[in-house]
Amino acid sequence: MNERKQHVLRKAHQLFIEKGFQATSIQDILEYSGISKGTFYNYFSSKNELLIAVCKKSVADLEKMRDDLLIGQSPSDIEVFIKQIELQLKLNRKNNLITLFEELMFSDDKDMKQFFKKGQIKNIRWLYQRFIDLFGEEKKLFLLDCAIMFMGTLRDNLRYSNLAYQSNTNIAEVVRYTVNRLVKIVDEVSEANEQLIAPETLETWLPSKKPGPSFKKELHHLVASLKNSLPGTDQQESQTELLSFIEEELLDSKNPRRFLIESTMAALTSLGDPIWENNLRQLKRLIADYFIKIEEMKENG
Amino acid sequence: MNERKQHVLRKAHQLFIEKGFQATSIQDILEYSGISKGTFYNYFSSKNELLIAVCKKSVADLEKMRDDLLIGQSPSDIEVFIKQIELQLKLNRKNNLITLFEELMFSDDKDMKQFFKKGQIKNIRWLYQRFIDLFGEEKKLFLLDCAIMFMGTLRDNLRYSNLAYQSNTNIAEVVRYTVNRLVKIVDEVSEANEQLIAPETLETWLPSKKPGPSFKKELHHLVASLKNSLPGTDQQESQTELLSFIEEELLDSKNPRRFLIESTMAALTSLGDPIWENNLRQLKRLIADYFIKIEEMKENG
DNA sequence: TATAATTTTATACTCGTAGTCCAAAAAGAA
DNA sequence: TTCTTTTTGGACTACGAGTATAAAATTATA
Repeated sequence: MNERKQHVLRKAHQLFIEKGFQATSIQDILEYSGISKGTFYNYFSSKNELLIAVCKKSVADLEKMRDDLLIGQSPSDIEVFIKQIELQLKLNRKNNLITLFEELMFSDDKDMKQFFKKGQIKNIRWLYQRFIDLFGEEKKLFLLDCAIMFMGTLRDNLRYSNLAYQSNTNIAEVVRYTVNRLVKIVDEVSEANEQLIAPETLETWLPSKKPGPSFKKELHHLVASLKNSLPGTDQQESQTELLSFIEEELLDSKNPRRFLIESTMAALTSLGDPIWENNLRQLKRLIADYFIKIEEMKENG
Repeated sequence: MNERKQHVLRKAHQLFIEKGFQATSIQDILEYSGISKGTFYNYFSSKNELLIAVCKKSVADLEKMRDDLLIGQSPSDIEVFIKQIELQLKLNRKNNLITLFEELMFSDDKDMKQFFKKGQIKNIRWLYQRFIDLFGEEKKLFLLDCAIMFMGTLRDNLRYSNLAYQSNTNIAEVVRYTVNRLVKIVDEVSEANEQLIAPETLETWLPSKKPGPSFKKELHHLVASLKNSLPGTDQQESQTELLSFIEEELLDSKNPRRFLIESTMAALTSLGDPIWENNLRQLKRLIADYFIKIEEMKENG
């Protein structure tokens, strides 16, 4: 995204924070960011799209900062989790994200609603996965419910604390209180063995970026062919290992490390055998396709 | 409100349910309800005001039905509470109240926002008072927090159940699940002795409809005068009792029963004494004013 | 540097909707 | 009947989103 467009984005965001989305007219944005109408519609196809862009940017920043807090920390440390939540709330407040998001939710625009929904669900999924870190795989069955309830209570606790204490609301206190409830609820609900929504549902809400069965099949087939076409040389073992590693990294890792896979591919030597060469080319193409798809998904959803 | 105006209200509500508020134009409403523009603006000063009227009506109906469920039942019976919640959710769904309310929340219109806020808080207060019925005065300190959290979890549990199970969501199941969490949380939170927002805050959010100190003073003064001007007859005692009853009912009861007070007033006989008569007239006026004020408050807020 | 391609500007224009105004018609009441 | 109130319907205003476009400015290229 070019610098000028980003400048417009920032200026518009400022206006949205000050006046709200609806109350900000295109004209306001043009004047405030010093561009012409033509340019505006060159950058964004509509006012709604601009709002989505603003939200996307804020969310991306927020997710990055929040995930950075985990670096070098134990994922099961609840204090780290609390820090992450506090950060989110503070950024939300700063960027008026909540209000903007809510304007997304209740417009007639399909795209906006869609985007909002996806954002919510991504948030829930993040909570769910963090809860697995915090409370253990064995509680898994109940953790989607807990994520949903945590979200709801946190939002309302914060909202009404704001109402009660105005701008003096102590975010840390609200988070602490809500997290205290959470840990009890997690125990209680798994004790009672009650489930409302099965965690697998997440998959249907937000199809995973993991490759589908056809990808798995093709990958496995290619790797097997390559292994078979290896000559009985001393290279055989190392090449087999490399191939196995690539397959594993692609299938079993949550976020396959691209640089690793590509350097591993480079280590697969040329053998002169046409079958080997052909399979190798196909494997390369398959992997490239895979990463293209991943990138697309990241951008669109 | 005249019949024709109500007809417009109903028709508009139907359109709002079908297409949403924003997407329904004034023109749509005019055609669908068969009135002219002039008449419309004669009834409602704006589209927003119409929406508020629609919501007000729905909320009033809902509150009435919900409170009727308590008649002849024990307020501490949690099954009755569950029935009340289920009823609310079903009516919400039928009338698309949630969506309409949310359109209220995120408009630029001050009045709409105000109305929405008040509705939310009234709901929380109702929950809070029901929780006192259910869990006892001794838990009071924590019950506002619990009301807020209950609201949040219920809303989100329902929302995501709808997402997961489409239209097949079993409202009863969601309510049961959420109430089960509630009773545990109430115990847990009072055990831990943690409070986020003090229940007194409710008073500042939604000033009570109880009469102010000046009303109390005037009432007490009039009653005392009346008692004093009573002649020493055998009627004296019963008349004094009647007067005391009226004063108590007005001051100490949460919702003074109008019919009771009025029939009691009627039982206060005419004595011929001008001071007595004068005071009696003033008392009548005071009581009438009181009920007028109550009615006004019910309508406006 | 000259020329071609592109991006940007400024402005006029369309379109749709909320809300106002008002004179004439219709309906009700005296 | 006559006076009053309500209703009608259409013209009109205001405003904001989005389109169209020709001219100007900028950037790339030969």
